[in-house]
Amino acid sequence: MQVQQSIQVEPLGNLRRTHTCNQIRPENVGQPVTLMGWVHRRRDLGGLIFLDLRDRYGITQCVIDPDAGEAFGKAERVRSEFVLAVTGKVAARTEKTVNKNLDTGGVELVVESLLILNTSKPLPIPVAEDTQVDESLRMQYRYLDLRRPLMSKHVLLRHKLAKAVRDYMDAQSFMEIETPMLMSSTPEGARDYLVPSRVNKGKFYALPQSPQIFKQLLMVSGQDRYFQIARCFRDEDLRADRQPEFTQIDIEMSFVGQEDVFAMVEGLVRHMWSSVMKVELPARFRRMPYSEAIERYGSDKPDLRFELDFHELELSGGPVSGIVKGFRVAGKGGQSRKEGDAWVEMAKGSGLGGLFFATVAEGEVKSSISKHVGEDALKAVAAKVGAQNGDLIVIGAHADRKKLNAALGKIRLEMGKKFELMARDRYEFSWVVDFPLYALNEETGQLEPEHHPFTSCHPDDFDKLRNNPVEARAAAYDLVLNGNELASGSIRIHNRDMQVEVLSKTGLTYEEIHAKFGFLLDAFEYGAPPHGGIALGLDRLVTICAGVESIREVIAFPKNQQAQCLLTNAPVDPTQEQLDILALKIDQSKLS
RNA sequence: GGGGGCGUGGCCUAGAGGCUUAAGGCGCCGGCCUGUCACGCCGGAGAUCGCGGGUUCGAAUCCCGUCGCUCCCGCCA
Repeated sequence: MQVQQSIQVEPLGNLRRTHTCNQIRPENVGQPVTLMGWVHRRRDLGGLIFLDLRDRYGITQCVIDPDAGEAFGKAERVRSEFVLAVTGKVAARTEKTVNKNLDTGGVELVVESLLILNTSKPLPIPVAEDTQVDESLRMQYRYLDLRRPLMSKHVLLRHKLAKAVRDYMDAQSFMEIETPMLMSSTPEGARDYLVPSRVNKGKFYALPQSPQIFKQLLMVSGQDRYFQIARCFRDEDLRADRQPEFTQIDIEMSFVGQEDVFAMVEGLVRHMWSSVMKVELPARFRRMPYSEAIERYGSDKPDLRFELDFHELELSGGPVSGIVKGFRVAGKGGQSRKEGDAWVEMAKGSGLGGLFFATVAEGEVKSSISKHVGEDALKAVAAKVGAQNGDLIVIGAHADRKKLNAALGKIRLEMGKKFELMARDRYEFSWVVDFPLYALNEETGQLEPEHHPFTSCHPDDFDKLRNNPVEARAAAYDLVLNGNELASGSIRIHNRDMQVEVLSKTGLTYEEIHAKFGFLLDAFEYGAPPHGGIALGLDRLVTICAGVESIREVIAFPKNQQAQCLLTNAPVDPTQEQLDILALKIDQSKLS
C-alpha cells in the first residue's frame, strides 16, 4: 500500500486519445499516437518493458525503452489495471514478434511519454484471465467483471441486437412508444412488485409485468404499429433464465391475423441474425400445433436441433400397460446396464412407472420386455420408430397421457444433452400454434387463461368456447428456439362482449370484471381495431446468441438468486423517515 | 416452501480421520533479466479450512445445526 501511495497520479489536462486500443494497424506505422486505457498485462524484461493497454475496443502492445527516460521510470512502477495515457510512434513488429492473437498484433506503440491517470489496488478478481470465479464475487465487483473482454463482448452484442431491432422496426413503420412503469396492478399470472404512493397514502402502484394493456390501448388510439424495448417486472423465484426484472421486445399491430405477426417477426429475427450474427436464417420458420409439440416431443417448446420424436405404440403385457410411446436414438444401442438404470431412475423421478429399452442388432430386436409383449410386437415397434441396426429404442408407458408426454419429454432432453445432439451454432426456430385458450387449475377446479385473458379464441372454436371451453384453442402462439420460449403472443380480443365472455369463464363476476377491466371494456366500445402482437425475451435471445448458459451473463447488473444486487446491496431496509412519509409499518412478526 | 451441489490464503483448485508444521497454480512483495506477448529465473509474505456445536487420543476430513452461493421442483398469463 505504501508503494501505491508514493505513485504520483497525473491530470488528464488537454491530452486526448487519437485512437482506441484496437485501431492502429500496419498502415499507421510512423504516426504519432496517443492511447488511453487500462494495463491489461505488464511484462518487465528489466531493460525493456511491455505493457498491453486495454480498452473496450481491444488491446495494443506498448514498448517502453530506457531511452524513453521519465516514461521508463513510470512504467517500472505501473501495475495491473492502472489507467494510463501513452504517447509515442507506431512501429511495425519484426516478422518474428508479430502476435497473431491480437487484431493490433502487427504493430506496437513505442512509448515516448506516459501519464499515470490513476492507480489500482491489486484486484479481488482477475480481469486479464478467463478463469472461473465465484459468481457472487463477480457480482460484488461487477465493474471489474465487465472489464473482462468476454463480458465487454456480451454488452456489445446486446447493444447490437437491440439496435438491429430498432433499425428494423423503424424501417417497418413501427414506433417506439414508452408506457408507464407506475401503473395499476392487473391480475395477470405473476406476483406484482408494488410501489407505495406518498401522494395517495396507503395506495400502491404496480410495476408492469408487461405493457400488455397499454399496447392494446395504443392500438385503440390508432397508433397502428407499436414496439418498445420494455422493462418488465415479475416477483417470482429466479432461475438461470429468469430475473425479477427483464427486458422484452414488445410488439403490437392493428388489422392483422396470426400469419402477419409471424411474417413480421420472422423478418425481424432474420435481420437480427443476419446483421449481428452473420447467419442467414430460412425465409419461413416451421409451424407446429401445440398438440403435436406435446405428443411428439413432450414439450410446448421442443428443441428441434435433434429428432428423438415419439411414436405411439401398440404394446402391452407384463409391466407395460396404459398408453405406450417410444422413440429411437440412432446408434446408441450399446448402452450399459448402469446407464440404462440411471435413465430408469430419472423416469421414476418424473412420474413414470417404468422405462424400457430395446436394441436392434443384426435385424434382431432385443429387450428385457420381449417375453411380456412378444417378439413380433417388438419388431413392429422397431419398424414404427424407424430403428436400424445399432439403434436404441426408448419406451415409456403410463395411464395418463399428459404425464407420459412430460416424462418422456424430460428424458428426450437429457438424452439430447448426454449424446451431444444440441449443436451450439444451430438455430432451429419454430412457431408453436393453437395453444389451448384455458388451462384447468386442478387445485381450484377453475379455468385460467393459458396465455392471458386478452387472447382471442381460435376462429374455428367459438362453439367450443361456449359449450366446452377447456377444449377451445386460442389464437395464441409461441416462437421457440432450440428449446427456449423466445417469444409469446396472440391475436387479441377487440370486442367488449367477447372480452366479458372470456373473462367470465375464469370465474370472475361481472362486478369484478368491470372493476378491474372497465377501462379496457370501455375502450373497446369506441372503435377498437382488430389487433394482435407478441413479445420477445431480449435477455434469453442475447443469451442464446452469446452461447452462454445464464441470462446473468448478458445483463450488465443482474440480481442473484435471492433477487439481491450484490453490488449496491439492494434491497435495503427503509429508514423510519421513509416509512413515516408513506404511512407504512413493517410487521416484524412476519419477518422470518 | 422443498430437493441436489458447492464453501480451503486476494483468485482457482488439491487434500476426505494421523503422511499436514494444510499442497499446487495465478495474483501480490523483493531481486535478476533489452523482444516479451499466460515472458522467464531466484527468493518471500499471505489460510482462525464459511460459522457454531458434537464424536474422537487426534477433525479441513465424520455427525448435527446454521449461514452464504448455485442448480432444479413448486411458482413464472
